[in-house]
Amino acid sequence: MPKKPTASQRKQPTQSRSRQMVKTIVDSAARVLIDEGYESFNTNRVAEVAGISIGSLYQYFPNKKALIEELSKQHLLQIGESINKDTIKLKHLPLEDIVRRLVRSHIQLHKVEPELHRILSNHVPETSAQSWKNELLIDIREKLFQLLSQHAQTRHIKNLSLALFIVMETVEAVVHAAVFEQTDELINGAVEEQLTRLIVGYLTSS
Amino acid sequence: MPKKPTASQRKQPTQSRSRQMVKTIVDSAARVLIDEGYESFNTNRVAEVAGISIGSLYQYFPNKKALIEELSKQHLLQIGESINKDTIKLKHLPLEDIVRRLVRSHIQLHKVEPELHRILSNHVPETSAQSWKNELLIDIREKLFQLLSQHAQTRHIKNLSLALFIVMETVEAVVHAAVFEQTDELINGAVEEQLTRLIVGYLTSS
DNA sequence: GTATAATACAAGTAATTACTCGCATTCTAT
DNA sequence: ATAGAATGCGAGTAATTACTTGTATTATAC
Repeated sequence: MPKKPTASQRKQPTQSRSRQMVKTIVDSAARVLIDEGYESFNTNRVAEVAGISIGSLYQYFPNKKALIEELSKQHLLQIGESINKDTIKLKHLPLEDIVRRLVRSHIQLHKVEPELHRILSNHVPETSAQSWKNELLIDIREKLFQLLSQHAQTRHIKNLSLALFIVMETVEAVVHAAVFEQTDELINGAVEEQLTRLIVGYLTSS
Repeated sequence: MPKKPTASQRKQPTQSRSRQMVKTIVDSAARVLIDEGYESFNTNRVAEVAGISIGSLYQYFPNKKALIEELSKQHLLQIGESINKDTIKLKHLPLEDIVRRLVRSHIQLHKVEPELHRILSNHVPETSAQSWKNELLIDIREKLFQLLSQHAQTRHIKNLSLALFIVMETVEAVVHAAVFEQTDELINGAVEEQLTRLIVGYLTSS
């Protein structure tokens, strides 16, 4: 629509005033996405909802894309965190317990603001299927690899990387779909149950 | 951007001239999506690529959304068709053969213009997670239900609908991801192999 | 051949929106 | 207290773009 975006980075907030502002902006961005959808998401609206000036927004985010990316990044980091916590607790338990817990955590994470996660997973890749997102994903895959590879039951798997690729895509897709459809099965735990069975079966069979 | 779209339907093409034009428009829409991405997709550009007037486009499509929906519809119908064909050939074969064939067909379908399918699956729901898309999906689920439910090995499954929901989401996601990443595993059939194993294991276990 | 309907055209419009820039305010350090 | 840096403001701009409308062309019916 307008002038080309300046590819450059923006100022880092150093005073607490501005750090607060960045938080407000990001939160409002999420709110706008959730309440008004991706199509109506625009920087002017975000500034308005945040109760700040559009100029201030552009002081910290070089363009619209950067806002969305920040949200996506936060979500991926959150997932990584969750896996870390689970890893500590579960390292020595049977495979089934590990998988069930990972699945449950992932569902839990997506139960808050499911709409946001759906929008993010649909609309972020468009732009930078590149570096940082891939790095975070690889990091997550790495964590899972560590956690699973030391389990005797997975020793027989020729290509654990491929298996992990499939498992990750599967969990992500099913959880997104289930959370989005708000099915009863989600509430009563059937999805958790079935997903766990699906994955454990896959990881332990010939 | 401009005036609000007229929600009404547009003219049905009756002369062969105009039927050809509609085809050209739809094809060009796909081309623009593939070559220039969703963000740059706009009706003026589609008309230009199609070599026709923007006015003509709006004679047959009430708005931009309708163009995308038409493409999405065609894709879902294609999947339905593919399942129908497979059903005829496979009805009486063992479960594993059925699943493998369905998976293979689905991969095959997505190997042509993978980018298009990725964009469609990401950007269509935004608008009408409603009626027609759901109907087509339900129709597909129905076909699969018929095909699988008569197999002795699936008799023990308490909730075949839930199982199908999970299986469909899984296949869709893994195939999209694999096709998009253009992995070697796709080419040498490893993805087909693993997906089949995953699903057959799930459908035949406890 | 002519009237009528169907089809095609494309210049133009109104609205939206990403982003800038010059100025105002508030903080920090000395 | 004051300079200078950091932060904040928001009217304005340039570009994009979905869609309309009046007119021109082509097909069909009689």
